[in-house]
Amino acid sequence: MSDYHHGDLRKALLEAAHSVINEKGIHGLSLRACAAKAGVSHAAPTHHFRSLSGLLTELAVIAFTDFTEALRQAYDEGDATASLQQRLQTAGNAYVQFALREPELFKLMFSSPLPDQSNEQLCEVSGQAYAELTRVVKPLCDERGISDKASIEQAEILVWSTIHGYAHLSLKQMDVHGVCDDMRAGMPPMEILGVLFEQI
Amino acid sequence: MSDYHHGDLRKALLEAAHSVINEKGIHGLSLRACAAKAGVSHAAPTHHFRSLSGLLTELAVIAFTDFTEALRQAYDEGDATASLQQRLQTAGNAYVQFALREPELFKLMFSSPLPDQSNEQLCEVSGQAYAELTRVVKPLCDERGISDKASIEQAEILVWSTIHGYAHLSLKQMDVHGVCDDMRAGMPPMEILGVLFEQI
DNA sequence: AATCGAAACTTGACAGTGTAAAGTTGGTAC
DNA sequence: GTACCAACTTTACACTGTCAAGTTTCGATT
Repeated sequence: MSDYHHGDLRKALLEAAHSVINEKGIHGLSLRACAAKAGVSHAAPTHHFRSLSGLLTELAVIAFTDFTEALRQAYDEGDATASLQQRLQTAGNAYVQFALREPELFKLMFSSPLPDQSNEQLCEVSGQAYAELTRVVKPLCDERGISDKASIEQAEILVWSTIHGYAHLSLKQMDVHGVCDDMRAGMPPMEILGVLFEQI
Repeated sequence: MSDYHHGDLRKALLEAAHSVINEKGIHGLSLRACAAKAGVSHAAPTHHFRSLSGLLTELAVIAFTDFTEALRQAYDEGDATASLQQRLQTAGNAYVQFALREPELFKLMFSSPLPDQSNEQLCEVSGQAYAELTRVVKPLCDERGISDKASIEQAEILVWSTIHGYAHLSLKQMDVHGVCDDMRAGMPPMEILGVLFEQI
């Protein structure tokens, strides 16, 4: 059997990368380790992705896509009759739970210098993730008669800051003390998120 | 003149590291580059810090110390007659401004895998930074009659999440679009922070 | 004051890394 | 069937962290 023409090496390498960062963290990843895991020569990845940064950029794109889908699903398949506050809380929970379920991907997406932040595709999908969050904010603004663009944007930023900050904090807690069920259960900021709007 | 016994190589290396990460980012740092910048041989840093992680752990400790001091100063030297909401806002601004003034140190402190998170000294100083933030939250809780420990902790987490999330978002905005005066001026979440307490 | 030991730093070495260039293979379109 | 081209390998180089062993210098002890 030929050693050339792997089949779908691109996909295999991305999966290998995902697997490696889950085991050793983003910093423990190397192109050569991915290549070895996929059973190809050490320079094969360079042909598909231009560099390590290229590989991780593409992995981040996939991660953002999954992330956006998780947020979308939580919103669309959630109880549509629930209050807007509760729906916001549900979205926030989905956000944090993704971070806890895929900690390394989450770090890759939001706090790794390796992906190319100016990559067009990456900007696109990270924008979509943000847009998904704002889907929940918009009706809340409507409900409260907030209609000018600047105020809506402030509300979006406020919500994103709180949710993301909490996800980050939960992740750090998990890194230090292992799995952290306390926070998974508690989620205080999520409960308060809806209330937040009462005063904007 | 002797090439041995530099004087205070430890300090010189830490300053070199700080300077290098400001120029090339944390990922662009290497022990050997620090050594070269300090004018010593490539293996000299290993003698003072056990590893790259050791150096960056110590730099993170210094950064957290400065950070805590900046928060403390904003609180203690701020207008003591201002409302508690305003004082909270001031603290939040100090938090974000540190992130914008020292972006690489901030990333080192909060989103780099390189420092040793289990290092005793690092845990100590990062705890102190958190404690500095809670100094502002406590009186707000008192004012609102929140006295049980769990509720106070929830308030702390909420405040930290919002402020830190906003700092993170500002930093990303700056990385992508250069210096971002909009956010430096706007700070919407800071204005809302005090108001938040009205509904806890 | 001479000496001895330890601390500070250098030199040398090794395995591992990203990545560029050139060579090899195998499918595919004509 | 042949020519081409994409997929992959091989080779090579500069760079990295880190260990081990050597050299220098300071400071304390006698």
